[in-house]
Amino acid sequence: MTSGKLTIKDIAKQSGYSISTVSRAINNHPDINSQTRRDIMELIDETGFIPNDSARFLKRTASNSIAIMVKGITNPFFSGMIHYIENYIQELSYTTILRHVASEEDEVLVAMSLVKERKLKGIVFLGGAFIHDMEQLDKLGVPYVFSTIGNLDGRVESAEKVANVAVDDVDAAMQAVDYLISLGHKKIGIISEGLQLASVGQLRWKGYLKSLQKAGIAMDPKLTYEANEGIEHYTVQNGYKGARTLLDNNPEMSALFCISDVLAMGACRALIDAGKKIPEDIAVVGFDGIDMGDYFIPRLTTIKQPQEKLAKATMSLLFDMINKKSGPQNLLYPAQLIIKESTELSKNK
Amino acid sequence: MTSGKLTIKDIAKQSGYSISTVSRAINNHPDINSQTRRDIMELIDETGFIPNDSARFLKRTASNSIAIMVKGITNPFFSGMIHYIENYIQELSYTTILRHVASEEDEVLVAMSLVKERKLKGIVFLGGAFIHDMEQLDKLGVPYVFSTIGNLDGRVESAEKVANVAVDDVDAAMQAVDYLISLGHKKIGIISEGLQLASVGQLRWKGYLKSLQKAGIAMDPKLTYEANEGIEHYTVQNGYKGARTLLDNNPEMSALFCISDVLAMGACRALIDAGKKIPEDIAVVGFDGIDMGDYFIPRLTTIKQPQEKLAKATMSLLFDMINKKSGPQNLLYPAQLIIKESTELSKNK
DNA sequence: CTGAAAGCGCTAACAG
DNA sequence: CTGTTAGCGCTTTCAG
Repeated sequence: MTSGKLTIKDIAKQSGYSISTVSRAINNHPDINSQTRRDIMELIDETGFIPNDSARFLKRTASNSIAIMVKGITNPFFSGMIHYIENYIQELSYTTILRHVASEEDEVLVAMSLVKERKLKGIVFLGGAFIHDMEQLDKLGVPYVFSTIGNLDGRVESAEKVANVAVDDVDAAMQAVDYLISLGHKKIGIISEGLQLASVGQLRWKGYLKSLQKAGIAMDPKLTYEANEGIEHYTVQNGYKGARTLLDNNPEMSALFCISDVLAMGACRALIDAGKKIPEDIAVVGFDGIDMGDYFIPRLTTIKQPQEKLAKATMSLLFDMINKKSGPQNLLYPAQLIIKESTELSKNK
Repeated sequence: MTSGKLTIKDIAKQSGYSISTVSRAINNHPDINSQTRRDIMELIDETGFIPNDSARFLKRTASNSIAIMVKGITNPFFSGMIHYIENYIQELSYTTILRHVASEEDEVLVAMSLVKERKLKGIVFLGGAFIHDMEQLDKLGVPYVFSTIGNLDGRVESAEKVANVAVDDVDAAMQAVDYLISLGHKKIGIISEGLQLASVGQLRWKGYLKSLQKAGIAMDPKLTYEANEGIEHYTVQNGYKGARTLLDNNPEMSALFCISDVLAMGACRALIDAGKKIPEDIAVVGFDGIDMGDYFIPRLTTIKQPQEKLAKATMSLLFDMINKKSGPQNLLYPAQLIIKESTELSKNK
């Protein structure tokens, strides 16, 4: 009934026990009389006392916490990943700390702070920068895994030193474009992002290129749209703008590969607005395999990332590193082409 | 270059200054020689020292932090709200703490813990339970505002004691259904959630009822679908299932009101799959006015919640309460019907 | 099984 | 402008 200024001292005084006994009760310590514990817990419930976490963590030397650092919590693809990752953390009776990293924050710095403050056991990075300062990373002091932010090769001085789990983006994009080519398309546009920097966008664009080359189709720069504005590239708005621009510059474009499903949905809207029929006039392929894509009209053909497998691999690797059973590894998984209505009329109607 | 175990003491020792001077440098205190500060900061940069937040917050007696407690971070409607709210917090040079509340957590308890730990100035609750224990709430000890989780009337013992900002859900739903009726519809289905508990679902369902009554249309229980499974009610999956069920039980249904845009999208997919044309065979109205709705095919007619206005009102009220310029208030804003393709063929094509 | 006492790392008076 | 000192609220030895 008293207000929120209670400390463990007050509970000690009111209960007649010492501070340490109260602490034992709170923390479920074994060496305490069960009646004593019950009495104390009852008083705590009555008074509404809540221990101050700052004090607890300041004193503690270790915890069982894993932090998930998410940059771009809006991205529906991450929602799924978080869900699976949280499950695995819980299964191993660790605690999850989900930390949303604002776009202007540096996820590694935030992680460092959390390591100190919460005595983390490990870290998962979801989204965020593709290139990191190895020196910075070394300072983290606990195992960490980059998850689903692309292959590390060529974007880290020593990829084998950094743990990474992702889909093989180049290969996955190739699958998508190979498929479009197999349907007879030659004028294939792409909506990507940040090509000038190392990013999944760049990797998927590389796949697009390789696929064209393999088929002997010359790459036409006019068929590439790069979403650059704003920090949130993966928006329907950008997809819309991209498709409209590509269409304006390439009236003969017959297929479009978007590096995310959200972009693809925006793109579809633009194509329809321009009077095009999907897939008769233009075929569209997305990337990620988010739930919404399968409810979109038309249902989206996409490259599905195996979320559950990726989440599981991320956590196994992290826990192996925590338990010194493994060093950092760069694990790549295949993605799967899912053919739906946005590329073939007959499919799934 | 040293690992992450540095404390302020190490920096003091290495720099030759005392702990308090280092603290002054870190915290941008005015009474410190600027050269001293520069020297210390340089050393801090070099060594990669990061102060332990637990210790800082433990010691501090106040902060300028506002916490946003979000239950259901997946909900795209909240993303927008968070964005606006963060802006206002920053404008007033307060700090935002965005806390994701897991579905099994109690947001008020989490908030209490945060109040103690971070010495919060105020709290915004986004999503989460519709009914709260007043005693619990009283213990928070700092001003708080419930935002966009519905009108408080009848679901709190004393609504005038609790700060609340929302759209007038009953009225808003009436607008939607009035409009459908004005189009000539009589068999109007509704996809809602949690009717048995106080919730926005219940409020919007009430609006649906009132609108039918006003028009002299008898309510048919078969036309109500209640999404209950799972904790996340606002999913495309639930929308799909709802529409399919309603359609099976009401072949003559000609309009459908969904209490969120996400539900509406799922519903549209089910209707199309059942061979229906939107809006020719069935008109669909959503609720919220999220970005995606305007990119959906067909563009969604919806009840748009004025996010920016709601966010601004939430923050003004909170800051007024913090500055003792106001007591808690229950503020309701009107929502706006936006007519698009999912109800009228000619609109916005 | 319980209590006393020593800090965790930092900030904030209080002196100089 | 700088250093000394006293805790913030809690956990955890170490005794009893």
